[in-house]
Amino acid sequence: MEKITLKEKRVLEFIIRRIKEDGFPPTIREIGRAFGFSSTGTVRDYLRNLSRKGYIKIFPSRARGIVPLGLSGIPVVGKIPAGIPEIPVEEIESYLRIEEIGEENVFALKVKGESMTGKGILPGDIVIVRPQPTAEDGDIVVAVIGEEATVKTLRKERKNWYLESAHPSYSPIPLSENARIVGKVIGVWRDYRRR
Amino acid sequence: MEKITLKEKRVLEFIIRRIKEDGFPPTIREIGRAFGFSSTGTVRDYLRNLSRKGYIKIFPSRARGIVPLGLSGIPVVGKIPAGIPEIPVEEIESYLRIEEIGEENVFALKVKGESMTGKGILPGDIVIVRPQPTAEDGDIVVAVIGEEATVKTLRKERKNWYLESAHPSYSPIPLSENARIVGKVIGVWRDYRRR
DNA sequence: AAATTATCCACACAAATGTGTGGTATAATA
DNA sequence: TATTATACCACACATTTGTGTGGATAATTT
Repeated sequence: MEKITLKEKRVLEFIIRRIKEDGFPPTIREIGRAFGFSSTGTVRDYLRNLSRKGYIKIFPSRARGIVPLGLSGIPVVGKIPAGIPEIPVEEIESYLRIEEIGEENVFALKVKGESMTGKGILPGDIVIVRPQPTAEDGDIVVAVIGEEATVKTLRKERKNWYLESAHPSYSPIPLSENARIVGKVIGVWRDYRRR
Repeated sequence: MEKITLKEKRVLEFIIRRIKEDGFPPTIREIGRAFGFSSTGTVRDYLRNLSRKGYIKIFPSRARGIVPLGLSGIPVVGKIPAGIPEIPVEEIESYLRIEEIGEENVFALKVKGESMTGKGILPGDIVIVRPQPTAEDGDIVVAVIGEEATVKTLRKERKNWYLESAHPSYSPIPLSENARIVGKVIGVWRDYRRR
């Protein structure tokens, strides 16, 4: 990604903030007002440069047609920047956008119990689940056993399928009418602030 | 929430889809074109009704000033719904919106190495970090030791502070000039699809 | 020294856009 | 039966908004 100047960065950050707060991008004049630019041409020059350097996409002739690329979300950095909290844009590898998991009907579930602690899924974690009736060997799945929903690892052994806990004190449960797969775990979210 | 008609729902879904795909809301005429409405008044009536019923917010006189309200994100369910993928609204406890962690300057970092596996943070996980120079006993922190960034547990023992690994083969490192805290880990995200 | 880049300005213009006014027809509701 | 809600239309108008033209100054790079 080509280097941007400090002022260009400020403009970019303003655009991102406005999208986050308002729900839609600012106009050229709104940007100008925010920075004290009396000319629309000034702002247009900034947008052109940001576009040329690959930081935004401009939809010509469309009101508010400014879209930050690799848009908002949480910046994932490669190296720890020296001057935190000022994260240089060059250090940003990507943006984490969990909500925009491009899949339909995904839902989340809070994990109870220690059955998957050995696999790094702790009680209180939230698992993101893609509903599906089957999965592959080794997949982490949500299964309903009797009445209860649990997170297990799916295992195949000599043509038989088992739901396996990471905890040694639980024994594998064969798939059956009363032990069926609800969906595959595609992600895990843990929030240390709510603990 | 007041009931919406089927056609109103279609218009609302179109707006949401356009924001997701383009990055900004459609104009009145763009909505009209998509539905074959030849009059802007028709679309405006739809928007007014959607606004009155609480499904969108309209910013008067502002181009593309249409913002869908209400709940977005990944639905967190209490019980596993019987009829997946149709999740009944009653079962939804909350909505997971990680991007909107209401904190400034939060960044993310990919975890390398096994040093925190024992605490449920695996290699490849992405930790969400709030930049801060200190933390409390027991907090999981990102620290820079020499040149390298690592995830550690902060420990206090007899007035001395240590950076502790969950892995037994690493020994605790005292806080110093060359081993300092960068920030506190407030969350962890793991994506099983990218493995 | 010359060219380029960064950082601004003023102003005009056409197109995009939200809004207002005033309709019609049908179905549901009170 | 009267009223309200749904579901559209046409058209004019004022603002909003992106774009174009033609600058200026200072710093940086070639």
